[in-house]
Amino acid sequence: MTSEDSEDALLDGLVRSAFQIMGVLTRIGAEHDLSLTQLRVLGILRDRRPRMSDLAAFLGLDKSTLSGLIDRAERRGLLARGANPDDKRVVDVLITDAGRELIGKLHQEVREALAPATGRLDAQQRRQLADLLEPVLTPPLPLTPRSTAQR
Amino acid sequence: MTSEDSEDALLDGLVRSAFQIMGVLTRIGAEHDLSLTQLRVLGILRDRRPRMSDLAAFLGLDKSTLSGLIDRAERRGLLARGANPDDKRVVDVLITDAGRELIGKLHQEVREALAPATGRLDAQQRRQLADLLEPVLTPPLPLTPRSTAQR
DNA sequence: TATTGTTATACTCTATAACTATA
DNA sequence: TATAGTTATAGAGTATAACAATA
Repeated sequence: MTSEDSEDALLDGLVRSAFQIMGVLTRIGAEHDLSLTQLRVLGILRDRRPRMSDLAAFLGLDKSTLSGLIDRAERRGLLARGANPDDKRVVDVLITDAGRELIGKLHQEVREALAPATGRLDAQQRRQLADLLEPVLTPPLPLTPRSTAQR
Repeated sequence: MTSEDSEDALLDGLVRSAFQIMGVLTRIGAEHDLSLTQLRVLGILRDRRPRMSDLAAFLGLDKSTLSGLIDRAERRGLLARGANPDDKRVVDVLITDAGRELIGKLHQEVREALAPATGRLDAQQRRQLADLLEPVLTPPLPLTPRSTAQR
């Protein structure tokens, strides 16, 4: 059945590309002593200030795991814990200037590392690929969920 | 510049889809006490019998890391170490029947878990997406490199 | 001497369980 | 009571360095 074939071919391509992308992110992160998860957290924090529990849920991690992760990154000055004015139990996570600078640099390195691969498509094909990917993607963590205030 | 824009949009989509796919693989692996890397190894071993060093290099892992990984999977009976007739230093890695059965089941689970996402495209779009992905992908480990004998 | 793989060691990532503080 | 987060603990994943066997 051609519908199943297309499903399998796509699955294979998505999985292979995922491992390829993860390999690049892991390597570049490691060159700066950042785990894949820490790299991801910094990327998320660029335009968000989530609470610990929301961030843990989005990452699919236990809250205790996130505590340690945030500890280590905070010790390095890449991010900080902040009080939440509405609920004293809550801890917000925010990026520091140093963290922002680092993730900006790494983003550029990732772009350069993947340029040979993405460059095998022309601009129109890249746009088409991005467009086809869009419906497949899970929505990201909402931007600055604090300002949407609904808790 | 529109060429840079398409590059950035594609990068974002690829990275997001990578995390999404990895999340699914990690979750389904964990439900069967398999790490992401072990899942990947079983997938690779389905139609290959690589030596330790080639497998480590392909995975981007140190050989010592792979030793431990293979140890744990071997203890569970999912794969085995085999002698290499051409070079007594070399250890080949091969999947067992139990490992093959397990990875087959997980493959099916992954397919089902991602069906809602990939199903948001019709068959033609899925084929198109897979085709556009192809040039971006790194070549996989060669099939049964032992039979291609060139060492 | 160089290569292949294993072992010893150490640190990070991860989850579970028990705990504290706040709601 | 329930929720948010931390800490203690333990296992897996990872790399580095030292090692044994083979080439």
